[in-house]
Formats: sequence, C-alpha cells, structure tokens
Amino acid sequence: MNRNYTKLDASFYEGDDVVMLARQLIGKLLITNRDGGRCSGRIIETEAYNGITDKASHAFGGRRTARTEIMYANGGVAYVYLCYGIHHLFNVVTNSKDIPHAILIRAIEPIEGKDIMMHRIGASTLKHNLGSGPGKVTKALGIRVEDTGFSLLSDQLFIADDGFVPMNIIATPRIGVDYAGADAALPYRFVVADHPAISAKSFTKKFIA
DNA sequence: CGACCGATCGTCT
DNA sequence: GACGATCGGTCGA
Repeated sequence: MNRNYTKLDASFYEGDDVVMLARQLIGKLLITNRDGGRCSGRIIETEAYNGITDKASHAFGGRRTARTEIMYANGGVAYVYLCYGIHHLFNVVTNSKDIPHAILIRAIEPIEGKDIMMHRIGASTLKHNLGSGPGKVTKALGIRVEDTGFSLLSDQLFIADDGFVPMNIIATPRIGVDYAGADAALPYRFVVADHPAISAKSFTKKFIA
C-alpha cells in the first residue's frame, strides 16, 4: 500500500460546491491518531447536505441551534452528533463562515489499524464491513460527539489523498431522509458502486435508485 | 434473504 | 413528549 499522502488543506474544505466536494471525498483516506493507535479507512460512501435550502439538512431554513451552530463555521472542522441516542455520526463542515454545508461520511474500507478498529467495534474476526455505515465509521475510528468543532487540519483527525483513483462512483438519493419531501430524491449520495463495504441500507437503496 | 423490532438519549417543539 | 442522516439481533419463509 502507498503510505505517501497529502493532507487535505483549508482550501479544499472551503470549496463552495458541497455536492462536488462530497464526490471528491470518495477514495480519500480518513485517518485518526488517538486512543492507542493510528487507524485509517478509505472513504467509499458520502452524502452532501446542501445548506439552508436543503430540507434534509439540520440547517434547513437557516436554523441555528446549539447543536447545529458548528455547521455555520468556516469549512474544515468536524460536526459529530448523536443519532437515535446511540450512534455518533461524523460530518465534514465545508464552505465559508455562515454557509452551513456538511458532508456525512457513511462508509469506509478499513486500511490501517484494523486490529484496533475490530477491538472498538467488538468484532472477533476481521470482516470487510467494519466501517460499513455512518455509526460504524465513528465507532471504528474512535470519533465522538466531543469532536464537534475539532479541526480537520490536525494530526489527530484528518483526511488525506494518497493518489488512489476510485472507479465506478455513482450518485443516488440519500439514505434515511424520507422526511425531506422532494429533496429526498436529490442525487446527493456518492458511493463506489458494488463495493462490498458500503452501508447496509445502501443495497436496497441502490436498486430503487 | 427480507421484515421487523428494541435500544437509548440529546435535541427541539 | 416525540423523534431521529442507525445497528444488530431475531423471526419466519
């Protein structure tokens, strides 16, 4: 494996087209350096949340609450929130200050620190689906709600480009946003088609799409 | 394999 | 007081 990579910088996260950025994150490495070791996974599934006009976004209508305030920060920080009282979901905040764009990382293919990630997940055997879902991505990599606001330019939590060129990226509607009316149909989810480690719900969604 | 269900709690109304 | 940008288990076919 090629261990040479370039950390994504502020100019990437400050880009103004969150849908394009979500697509560009496919194939990049999401890396954490904490709690006993370095772990990384290749991003294979993302979703764009396109600001105040996107009904599926927590920032729809320009809503600002204590929880969502970080979405209005300048791009390049983490937005992690608790879903269903159990799962921590990791988002990348993009664009500039006061424009609440975010990208949900929904699945990774485990690359480095597989033993550590297995331990965090509680898996006894290594399976391809160690990071096949947004809740599992954070659990495997040791990302928590307390990381909200954490800079992605740090060495503890960041995204890097190692030159890998993903194949067969397709766009589909997002998962679990049926409440968003017409916006639920927007093709804002990106996945590596037929990858074995995309999120479980994706399989049914893929054929609907 | 698909359908269903319980877990679990912060956030917003 | 209701409800999630979910997950893993179980049940039945």
